Amino acid sequence: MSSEFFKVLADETRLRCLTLIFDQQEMCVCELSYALDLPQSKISRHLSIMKLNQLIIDRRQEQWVLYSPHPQVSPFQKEIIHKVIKEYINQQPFQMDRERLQSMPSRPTLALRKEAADV
Amino acid sequence: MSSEFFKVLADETRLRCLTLIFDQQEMCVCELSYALDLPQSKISRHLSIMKLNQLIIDRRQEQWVLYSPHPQVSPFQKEIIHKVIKEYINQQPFQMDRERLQSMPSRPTLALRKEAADV
DNA sequence: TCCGTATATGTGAATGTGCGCATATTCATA
DNA sequence: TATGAATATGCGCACATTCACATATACGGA
Repeated sequence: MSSEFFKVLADETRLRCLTLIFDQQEMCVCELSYALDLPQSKISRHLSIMKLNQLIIDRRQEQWVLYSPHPQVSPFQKEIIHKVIKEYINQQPFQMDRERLQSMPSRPTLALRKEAADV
Repeated sequence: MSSEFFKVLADETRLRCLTLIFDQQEMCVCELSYALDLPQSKISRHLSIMKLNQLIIDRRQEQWVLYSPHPQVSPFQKEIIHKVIKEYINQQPFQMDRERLQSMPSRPTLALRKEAADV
């Protein structure tokens, strides 16, 4: 049904996660939980919904599960999501999410990227 | 809250109404009810939600209430809505809605436009 | 003023959604 | 193989949403 996509966007927690994932390319659950300052189980459930709707994909690396934009998201959906990010990224609560993320000590995804680069 | 706009779009009946209203410029409730083949009370309630969220405005003319795009809808929202229409207008169920509308005998908005033109 | 058409809204039932909490699972490491 | 960190999920509750049906309201015309 044509409104399914908008149902996924119709939740603030999902919008905040989606914005960070598309902005940062890849995020693990604990980073999202830290950045949004919300319980892990809540983040995990919302990620699961976006994964079911094929907006994001996940991959496991060591003890983390990393979420990133789904490579086959439709052009229509991609355009909408990019518009959303452009519109919201400098507004609350999204700006605060990014600031908390910046201040997170030893971010797993950054460490993993460094590991990969060092090989 | 930033997800409110998408909550409004997260319903197929509202998407179908919105698409016709933005495509046709102005639609009365009975035309939408005819085009979507849905009960009048259902249409009326969904229009009320979109009116509350300032996506559309209404005006009464004789016994009809005419709905049209809200003139002050934000550029962000307008862009999203136009993308939606462009994406969905030739798909089901939107295409069928337009066909039923074309076949509706004595459409009130067309008669009212003709009246206005004849003055 | 009565009637028919168009529209809005009260109401209760059914369904859907989001949540916290506890627990299960997976992985790396000691 | 025991432990701890990261993640997913079962469960029950509270609340929101959608719907059909009935009824109220507004308007034009006889």
